[in-house]
Amino acid sequence: MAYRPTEKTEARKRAQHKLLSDTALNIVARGGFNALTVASLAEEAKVAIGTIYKYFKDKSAVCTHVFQRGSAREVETVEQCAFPEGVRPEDMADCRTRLEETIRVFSMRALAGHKLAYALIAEPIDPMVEAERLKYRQAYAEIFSRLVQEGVDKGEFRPQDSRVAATAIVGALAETLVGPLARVAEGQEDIGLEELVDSIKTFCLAAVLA
Amino acid sequence: MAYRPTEKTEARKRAQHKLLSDTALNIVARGGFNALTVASLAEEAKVAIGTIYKYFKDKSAVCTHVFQRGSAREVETVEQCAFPEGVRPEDMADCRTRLEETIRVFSMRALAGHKLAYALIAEPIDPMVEAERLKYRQAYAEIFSRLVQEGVDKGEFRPQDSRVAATAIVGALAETLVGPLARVAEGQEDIGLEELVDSIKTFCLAAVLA
DNA sequence: TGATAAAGTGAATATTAATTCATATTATCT
DNA sequence: AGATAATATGAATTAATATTCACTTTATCA
Repeated sequence: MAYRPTEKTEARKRAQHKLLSDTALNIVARGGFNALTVASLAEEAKVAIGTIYKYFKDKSAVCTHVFQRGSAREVETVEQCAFPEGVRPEDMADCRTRLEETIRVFSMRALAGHKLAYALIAEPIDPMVEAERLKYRQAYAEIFSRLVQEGVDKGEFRPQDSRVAATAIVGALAETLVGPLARVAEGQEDIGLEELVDSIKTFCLAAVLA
Repeated sequence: MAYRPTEKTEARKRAQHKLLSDTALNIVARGGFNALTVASLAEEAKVAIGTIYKYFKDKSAVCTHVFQRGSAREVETVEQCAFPEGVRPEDMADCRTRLEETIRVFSMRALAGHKLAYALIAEPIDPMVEAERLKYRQAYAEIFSRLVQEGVDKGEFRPQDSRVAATAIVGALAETLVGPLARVAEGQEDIGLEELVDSIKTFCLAAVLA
């Protein structure tokens, strides 16, 4: 043999993958998943169409990757908010406070993220990627579920099925945000976002409190 | 001139339109909007592809029509439940009771409607039709909003933005039902539907109550 | 430098589904 | 029956993308 992959080639491979990943994320953030075509990605990344297929099995894989990458940071941030790490147990706020804060952060980030958040939460995409969205929403539900359960155990919240409550919270958040998100995504700045988030917060709080 | 539309031809026209409408609704109820193509509709209705275009402007129009027809009865039923007609004011149940009942009926019908309900509430479809779903959900939100507002005015519910609460309720319902709906739609009968609906009901009630 | 393997290319092809349109059929009226 | 108009037909066309693949370029190593 007379060819072996080396550190340099591996580095380039990683760089190319990152280039495609970044570009794809940009395209989605700018125009939603509709704007992400193999051709548009190739053009914007300045590579040939065929190159895409050296790095991703097919179009679906690109979408899935973008979805995961786009949502990972969101989920992480929200989780950190619900269950702050590096805080001594005695300094940990009560569940009610953390739930409020988590809802606020979720909403505000969604509203600030414009098109990307809309794409992740609500934009219609093809069924193969839809499975990813389900996971995305479930990841959130999982976080809320743990928080609600902790609240129930500590007597802060009424006894309830924390899975259902968590799913309902995610649904309530998504549904109330979709309208405003669509408007914000289209550039018509909207006032009253603070009030909106307050209303949602109050609604969810009341739903789970004792 | 030597041709004039007559009652007979008009009747046939209506019959044909109904045939296409029924067939399209059947296809969606059976396989979701994905299964509804111009070709599949033509085949199942036993007409030529071109015929579809004599009755509908384009594919979108077919989808929109199916969506409206499919949802009309649902919305009507739910509305009747929230605001029963032909009941003397003094016999009208309180808002809390009506809200509970409305949520129960909404959920149960969705769960019983299998694939159609899933298609209307959650199945990803193309953007043109998506606008219709937004209207569909808003129709529900409108009903809940009126009911919540009435409850607030009567002091049964806490003071709140009834639009936000209503939207949140619709979101909570849709989100909690999608999972079970998908499972029911695939034939894996699910137990615990009653409990699920009870949990959702309790959640929403707690959220709006004083 | 020549052999080997991987990465890159993009025109050609495949896919999927909507839409059109020249033609045929059917209904109506005198 | 003949004239007229609406309705029906479905093969052919269009459209929008995804996917392939024969070929070129680049990198590695003996």
